[in-house]
Amino acid sequence: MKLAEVLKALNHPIRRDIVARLKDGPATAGDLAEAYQVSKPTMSTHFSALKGADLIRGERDGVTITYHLNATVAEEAMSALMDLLGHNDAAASKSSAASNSRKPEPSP
Amino acid sequence: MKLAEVLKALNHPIRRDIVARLKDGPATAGDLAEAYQVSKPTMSTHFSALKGADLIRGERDGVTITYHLNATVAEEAMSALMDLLGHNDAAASKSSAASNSRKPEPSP
DNA sequence: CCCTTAGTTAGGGATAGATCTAATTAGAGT
DNA sequence: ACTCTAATTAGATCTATCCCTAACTAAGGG
Repeated sequence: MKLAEVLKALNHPIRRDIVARLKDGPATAGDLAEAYQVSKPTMSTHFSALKGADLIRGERDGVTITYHLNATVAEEAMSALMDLLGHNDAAASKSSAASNSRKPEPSP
Repeated sequence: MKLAEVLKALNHPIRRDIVARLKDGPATAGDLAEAYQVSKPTMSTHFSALKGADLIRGERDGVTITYHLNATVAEEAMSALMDLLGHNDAAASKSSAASNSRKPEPSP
């Protein structure tokens, strides 16, 4: 899981809303597309961004594609964000927590 | 706390690293600026982005400014992200959790 | 007062992101 | 094969973000 990709993916209101919807269960690309006032190609790039972060996965069934949230990556993202934002009260960061040895990331 | 602002602020490696550093304790603007290969004005805009999200706060002491993480907003952001990304196993979302009644945010 | 140190503002150029229309692939029916 | 619907790719444009240099404000010394 790449935190940068996840944060980039979540950095758009439509994409956040897609994630929130998929949390309640899977949905087809078409159904999701109807919920927002943007063109279908635009929705396609939003799906790509979320797929790029591996936050969602799509399964083709005939002509329609059903997207569902990738719970594993969502969990990993939460852990990474906990690690980043502190949350240092009892029983906080889980297995992947001992990672932040304070070396600056390279700037893009 | 505005999730959009927080996510925008965290959507840059330098700003994430600043947050991670401040998690270990406060630091002056100058000390932080030395850690990255960017100009001081650039660092200033990064600080502004983090202040805009209220993730950090600066206190002027004479000529230097000491930044520290805003733990309250960090906590609120964690809650909001838990809410967004699921995390629906026992004892998950805290007080502010019952908020997501699935209405799409307006696109920008 | 002038100078030095710390940080911010202003303005500009480069890159990345969002969105559209038009054209294209993918799959199923008829 | 033709066609209809679902979704993606291509290309263009527009806006936002990043980063720089140069000029500015803020606060203390000599």
